[in-house]
Order: sequence, then structure tokens, then C-alpha cells
Amino acid sequence: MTASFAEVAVPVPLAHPLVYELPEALAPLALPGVRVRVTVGRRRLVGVLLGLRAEAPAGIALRPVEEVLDAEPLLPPEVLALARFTTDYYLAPIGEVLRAVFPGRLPAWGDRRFRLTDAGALAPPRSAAEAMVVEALRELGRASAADLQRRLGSSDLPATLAALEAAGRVVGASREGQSGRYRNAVALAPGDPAELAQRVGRSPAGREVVEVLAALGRPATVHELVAAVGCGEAVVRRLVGRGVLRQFTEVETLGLDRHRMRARERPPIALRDDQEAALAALVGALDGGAFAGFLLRGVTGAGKTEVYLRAAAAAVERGRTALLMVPEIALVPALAREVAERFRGASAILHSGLGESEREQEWERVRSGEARVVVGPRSAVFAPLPELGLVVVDEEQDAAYKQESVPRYHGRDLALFRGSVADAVVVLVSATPSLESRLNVERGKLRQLELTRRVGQGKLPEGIVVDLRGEVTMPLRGRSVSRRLEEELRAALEAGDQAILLRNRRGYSPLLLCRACGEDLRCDDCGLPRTYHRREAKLLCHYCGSRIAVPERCPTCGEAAMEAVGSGTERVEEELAELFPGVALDVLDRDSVRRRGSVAAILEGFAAGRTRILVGTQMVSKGHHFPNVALTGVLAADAFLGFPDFRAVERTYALLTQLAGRGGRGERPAKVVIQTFHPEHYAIQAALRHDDAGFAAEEMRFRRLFHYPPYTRMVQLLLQSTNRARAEAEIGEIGRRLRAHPEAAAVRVLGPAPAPFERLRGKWRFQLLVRGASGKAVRSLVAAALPESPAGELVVDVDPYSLL
DNA sequence: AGCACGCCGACT
DNA sequence: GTCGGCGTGCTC
Repeated sequence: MTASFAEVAVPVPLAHPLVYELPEALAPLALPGVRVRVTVGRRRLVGVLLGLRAEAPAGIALRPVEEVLDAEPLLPPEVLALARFTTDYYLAPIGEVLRAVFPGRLPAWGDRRFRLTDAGALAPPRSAAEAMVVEALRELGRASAADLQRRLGSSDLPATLAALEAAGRVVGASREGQSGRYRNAVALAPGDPAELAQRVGRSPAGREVVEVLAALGRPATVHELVAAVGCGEAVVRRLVGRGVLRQFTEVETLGLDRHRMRARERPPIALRDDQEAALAALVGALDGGAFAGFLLRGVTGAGKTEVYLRAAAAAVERGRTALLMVPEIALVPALAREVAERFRGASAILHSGLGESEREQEWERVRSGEARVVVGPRSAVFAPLPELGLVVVDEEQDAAYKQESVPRYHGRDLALFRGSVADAVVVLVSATPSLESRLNVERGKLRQLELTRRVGQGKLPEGIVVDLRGEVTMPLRGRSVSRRLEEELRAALEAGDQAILLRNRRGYSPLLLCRACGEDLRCDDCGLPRTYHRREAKLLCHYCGSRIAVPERCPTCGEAAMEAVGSGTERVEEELAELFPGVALDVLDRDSVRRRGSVAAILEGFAAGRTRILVGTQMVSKGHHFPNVALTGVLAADAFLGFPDFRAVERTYALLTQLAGRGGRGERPAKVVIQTFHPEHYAIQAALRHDDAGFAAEEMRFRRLFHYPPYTRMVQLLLQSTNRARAEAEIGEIGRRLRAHPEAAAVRVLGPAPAPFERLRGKWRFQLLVRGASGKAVRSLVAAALPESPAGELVVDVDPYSLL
């Protein structure tokens, strides 16, 4: 009996692959890993063939595999194995995982773009629905099914399109291979919003376009805007003409033209002996040809990057490839530039911010083996590198490696798995390793390599703690800079140095409070106070993004007693401008990035010394090296410590250490000032004294005592629903099933309880935490007890990183 | 995720 | 009396 059925993973959140009949003619092409076209419900989708089977499941009318799209599997076998592992480990639908593995290559129905054929343009439409579609296409030229749906809102667009397509009146093509994610797209021009608003003029449609774009926070196509606002294209064009919007005519790239890049002449830098020893260990493991895991440690500025770049070179020399991962897309360009200089055309970047055609090209260069060294964020763990020799996970402790949407995978953990199936060397790199990795070193699963000294004369900064309990009037007056910090800032500025200040809140104040009645203007959908943004004169909900005007009088009691309580970056900027008139300062947070167009624009001004003080959210702590920074400051360390999350302390420690490391790279010794209500807290003390071992010991003790990871494994089950009672009932039912299960003996089920943010975006949220010493036991219990179709939206998060 | 089916309010 | 709101359920 020959296999005549195919298991196909389709990009739909189904736990299992679907079975299709495999026509005899296609059988020779049906290799696991090739893409196939199939029909799912009413949609024709591209899926991935996972395997063949001889028997069909009973009682289902099978549909055929319609087409095999690839002559050979596009993925190296280990990547398909990695996809399966991701599905099993993270309890994520295989189709969703494969969508992450094949970025852009499993187009959904809505991605298909249609245009009229000559026949369609001439022949009279056969129905009212057809007439609408034809009319829309005549106007738009080419439109995706999703655009048409938005524009027409007709109830049976798929059927209409199918009929038109069958009659040869329209042709549809998947967008695959089409270029320019941002082609024909517009974004707000950089500049002051008030000034831009003036240029918009009085057109209400124009204002709405600007509002929509601001809320979206990304470029949008003209068609999207037209659909969203209901205006004509002329409105958008006029805004472009007036300089309110800028238009992308080209695919935006990172400005990385590998082929024109000159190889920088670099004198071969001699490695220090500790670097040399670490490199030798990595190269030795490469030559061993088997999986080996390392933790490469060393304070900021110890030269870890140089070590792993040379290890990558060693892998390439041995005919193998290397994958270099960084926590965020924003950090890709800097490393990619360095890699491009060293490896020229043998380097590639892969991330979701690339335009479609560029991503396609890079992906193909990686798959074909032309690119030998790939740089990217967590999603790059699925890069189709052949002959993988080395995987580097830089800043491995960074929470950004955890994807917070399906599939909820952890880039570092998958990197370790991939290395183990590919017989590659995996190097986790950090100055402040995660507790997971520290424990893996203790348990012998990772080998530790330590760089003990800083490059050049760079000295670790001097730590100063400011006890805010002695400055109680400060927050009340909307002040966030203590006298001590002010003195240190003044001294640094007078010495001609620069400073970086961290404040983890955007906007003017986290609260606008009525002094008369206590009304705090909460978001209706999230139940949390809105943040006051004075520059934009709006109250924003930072959880769902909704915006409302600032009321002059309290909507509850009618008093004109609204007061800004606390301060965000916007208010800190104002305070600094008062304290240091004439000193150039700048803000780096999501708002300022949106206004100015890019992170790079702001950082460049600071690097060039045009700005003296940089205030910002966590964004200021990552990656960038500024030799003239002599002072860094944390305005409110408690904002990090107070998070309702067992990893809050670890994150605080890593952040403080990282921020301190921003300074003191040049000749001058730097200082770090930490303002806090908990000056004695061990995370703060350890960061101040550079006592890494002390921090680790204390935090490990806490985790062990309270049975938290890494000593246990957890799965979070979160149920969301607009109906509070139903959400509560359903999560309760799941809890009972978990506890009643025979496998429940080895695990603990905590809850159900309201999630820390009980309501978000109009949905009530309840959660269960399942915890046990064995991750396998925990996952298998959860997998066994999950409902087939839960009432409400169920989020399953294996090894959760933020419990919100 | 789509997409369709199905059951209750404001309109020709 | 219909158009259409989104709750609910299915996809080989």
C-alpha cells in the first residue's frame, strides 16, 4: 500500500495538521517540508507538507492537495525539527509556528492581491456584488482581498472573487515576490506635532488621517488610510504635498549596501589572554563537531563581541555557518554593519522589519548558503542556515527574546535546542546572565567562559544611592531630580561630560487626578488610569492605546482641580530645562522616536555631542556606547522593583548594571546615581557595588525558597473574555480539570485568580499558574487538560516571562 | 485567524 | 418587513 494521504500544516491556529488526499501525479514531489496549496474551509491557503500516511482518518471528506509549490524542501531538516519541537514545547499550533519559520511565504487569503483582466474591465458584471468589486478594482488598480473587504464590507467577498476569478475577469496572485512593504506607504513627517497640525489646516479628514497614523505608530498604505478614514486619496496626497506626511517611494532598507561597503582596514587587534582562552575553547568545541553550550560572561566593555565574532570567523573558515542573535531589531544594524565589514557578501540580516522583497532575497541567500553569517533578533532562530556551526545569543538575559504572541517561544531556549540537533556550538553572552543560565552552568549543562577585565583603561563606575525617603516633598511637587543628582549633573556638565537619565514612564505624568474628588480618569476598556501627555494634550491609555482629550474640569464633580501627579519623561525634560537652562537635552522614548522618525536620529545627536543630557525609557540602556558619558542616573528604581512579577528583581539588577555600563568607557571614571525608596534592597546594593556573585546568591535563594524558576517550570493559562462571569467560570473549570487529572500529583496548580491587570482592552482576564519541578510533567498535564474550544480566548504561555 | 451561520435592534 | 451587529463554532 502506497502512501496516498498528506499531513499538511496550514497557517490556522489548529493544534493538529490537516489530512489531504495526495493525487498520484503529485506523489513524487511530496517531500516533507515542501509548500503545498490546499483549500481550508472556503479559503485556499499555502501550507507545509509535514509527512505522508497510508490511511485516511475516518468520517472526514478529504480534499486534495492542489499543487506542490517547491521542487525541494526549503528548510534544512533541523529547522523542520525545530518547528516541531516549538509546537510540542510551547503548545503552539504547528501552522502558526510555520508562519514564523517561513516569514511571508505562507500568505493568508487576505494577502492575495487582485486586478481586473481586460475581460473583466469590458464585460458587464453579472451581479451587484460583482459590480462593486469591479468598480473598486477599476479605481484602485490592484488591491488585496483584505483591502477590498474593508472597502466594500460585502458579506460574501470570497465567493464573488472566486466567481470572478473562475470567469477570468480578475486575476489574483499571492503577494509573494512582490516588493516594497512600504512602497506606496506614508508616515507622519518628523517634527513637532503642533506645527504639523497647523500645516494640516482645517480639513477634518486630514486631521483624522493624522490621528489614525499617530495611533497606528507605523507607516500605512494610502489604501489603508482611505479605508480607515473614509476620505479620498486626494486628502492623503495633499497632506504629503504640505509636508505633513512623508511618502516612501522605495523599500526602506537599513542602508546596508553590502556590496558597496568597503572592507575597513583594521589593524589586527591582539586579544587579551582571557579573550584568547575563551576563543580557543569555542574553536575547540567547533572542531569537536558536536553540540556544546557555553555561557560567555564579562562586564560591559570586556570585549565579548570581539570573541564571538572571531568564533564566527572560525566557523566560516571551517565551511560552516554562524547565527548571531540580538534581543531587538534596533540592535541589528550596528552588529550587522560590523559583520558586513568582516564577512562582506557572506553576511545577511533577517528580521520582520525588512521589506518583503528584501526579506525574500536575504532569506534565499541564507538558504542557498551564500550568506555564511546571519544577524537577527529572536525570529532569526528559524533562519534556514545550512551547515550551522555556531549560534550566539547576545544579552541572553534580555526579556525581548521571549515572543509575547503566538507562538510564544524563547529565542535563547530554541537556539540551544537548534544547536543540539544541528551539532553546533551555542554561546550565550551576558554581563548579567539569567538565573536559568547560571543554574545551567552549575548543573554542567553550559560551560562558563569568563572575561575578567575591561578593554583599555575603562573603569567600572562609582555607585551613589539617593534615599528618596529623605526627599518626600520631591514627588509631591512633581520633581524627580534630587538635590544630589542635580549636583552630580551640574558637575558633569561643567566638566564637559554627558549624562543619561532613565525614567520608565512616557508622557507628562502617569496620573491626572482631581484634587476635589479623587477621580483619576481611567480607561473604560482597561480600568487603569490614563497617562497625561501634555505636548499632545491627550490622555492616553498605555495598555490599549485609546486617546481622549484632556478635560478642563473633572467629569465627575465638575471642579477645575485636575492635577498632574508623578512624572514621566516629558515632565522630566521640563524639569531639567528649568534646572539647566540652555543645556541641550533630548528624550528617547516611543513618543519621541515616533516624532523624530527613528531611534538612530536621536542617538546620533547624542553621540555627536549635540545633546548633553539624554532622558529616556529602557531604550537608553541598550547597546549604545558613548565615551563621553560620565554620569548615568535612575530616577525611580522602585518603578522596576515594584512589578508584580517574580523576575522583577532580576530585571532591575540587570538594567541598573547595564545602565551603569553605559558610562566610563573613556578615560574618565563615571558615576551612576540611583534614586530609590529602597536603598538597602539587594538588587540595588549589588548593582552599586558590582557584586554579581552576591546578587546571584541572594536571588537564587529567593527563587528556591518560593519554588520559582529556574528551580521549577511554569505554564501560565490566561483566559480573556468580554464576559466576566463566563471568563471566571471557564478558568475555574480548566482549574478543576487540571487538578482532577491523574498526572496532577507532580505539579501544583495555583489559582484561578484575576490577572494582575484584571481588565485590558475591554476584556476580563483570569489566570492559572501550573508549576512543577519537571517542565515535561507540567506541559504534559496542561496539554492533557486543555479544553478543545474554550469559552473565550485562552492564552497558553510556557515558561512565561511577564505574568501580566 | 478567517469565515459562515445565526439570532436580536434601527432603518428603507 | 430587511440590513447588519458580533457571539459561536468549524476548518481535513
